Amino acid sequence: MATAKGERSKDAIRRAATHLFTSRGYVGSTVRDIAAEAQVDPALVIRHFGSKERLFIETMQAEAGTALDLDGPLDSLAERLIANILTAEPQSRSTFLALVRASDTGEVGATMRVAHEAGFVAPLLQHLTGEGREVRARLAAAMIGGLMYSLWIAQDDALLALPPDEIVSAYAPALDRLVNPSTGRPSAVE
Amino acid sequence: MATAKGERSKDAIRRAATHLFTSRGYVGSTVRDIAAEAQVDPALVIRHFGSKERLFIETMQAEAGTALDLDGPLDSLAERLIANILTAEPQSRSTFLALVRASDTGEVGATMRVAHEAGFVAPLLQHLTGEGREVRARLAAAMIGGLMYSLWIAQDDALLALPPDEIVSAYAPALDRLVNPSTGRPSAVE
DNA sequence: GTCTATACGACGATAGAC
DNA sequence: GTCTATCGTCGTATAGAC
Repeated sequence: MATAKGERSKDAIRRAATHLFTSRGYVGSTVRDIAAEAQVDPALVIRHFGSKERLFIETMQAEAGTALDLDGPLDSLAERLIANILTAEPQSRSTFLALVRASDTGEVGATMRVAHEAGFVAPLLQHLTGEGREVRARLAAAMIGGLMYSLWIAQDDALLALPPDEIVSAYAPALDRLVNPSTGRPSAVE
Repeated sequence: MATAKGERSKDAIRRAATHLFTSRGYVGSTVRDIAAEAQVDPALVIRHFGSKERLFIETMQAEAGTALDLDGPLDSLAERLIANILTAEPQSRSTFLALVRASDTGEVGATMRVAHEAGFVAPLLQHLTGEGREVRARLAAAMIGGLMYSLWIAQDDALLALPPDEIVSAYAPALDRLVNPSTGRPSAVE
């Protein structure tokens, strides 16, 4: 284990960076704070990761790695998709927020775009069929993005106070028009 | 005109701040840059506006002041709402982006929440009727937010390359389920 | 090969002279 | 009302100790 010590420092930095970036955001977390929490010299952070931005991208990519699992009946896909957001882990929420807010910093925007494509658009594209499935998948991803925007960025208090079921039953019929456009009313989601 | 010179400086700072904040964002615009463009001393910027953050909030509030005008037949409200986003002024787009990205800085988040409520939720609440109109208005605002998110933040290239008409005709039926939930299919928007 | 010490330029903000 | 000087902190680079 020639690099055991170095790797241990790197891991400690990664852990501290993940914690601080998700809880205080990119601008709110300083290299010195991260180094202090990892019990390491501030210069080591730059030495190991090149820059604060690269450390941010590396840790956020690791956090945003898991794509949606949409397997199951197409009839209830809209409901499951919405429930996924409403019951999302605080960590996923914080990662999304940190990426969005830093998306005008260097290459962070490109990273976020890839995460959106791989995490939302691609899984939807894989399940949707029929006419205009590509546009419908991308607009369905937009609807999910809109839910995250309203709940997590705009923090619509009236929506946040609602039981998840009510949001699902109100939003799913609209989303279902993109997921199952050919199904006549009444459909499975209402 | 005792304060003529001071007001002229303040206006010049406001103009420069609006230009820089919308084109380079909050973190990307320095007090020194703003002062240089306004041809005043950097210390004057803080002296007149208290802090960079307060200058940001004041200028962004002025830019985000105009709410949506949704007057017209309810049948085509969804279409007009979407078209509003697709043909939005670059200035509106940049203001939205700057506010979202700085929404974890001090009181900016609260400012953005008020702008969302006044600019999107309130106009929708005013026009929607029927059962669950409050929740439906807020979720319709979420759908609009999702469109802005996908086009402007995630920058979905496939959507951006599409003619506006195609996005309207694909997204409007879904949005219409929140705006006109009781209308049977086929409706005016398809 | 790891790490520490130190330093540099730019940042937001302040105090006080004019 | 305006400017000069300066403060503490930021991200980052490098020289050199272990």
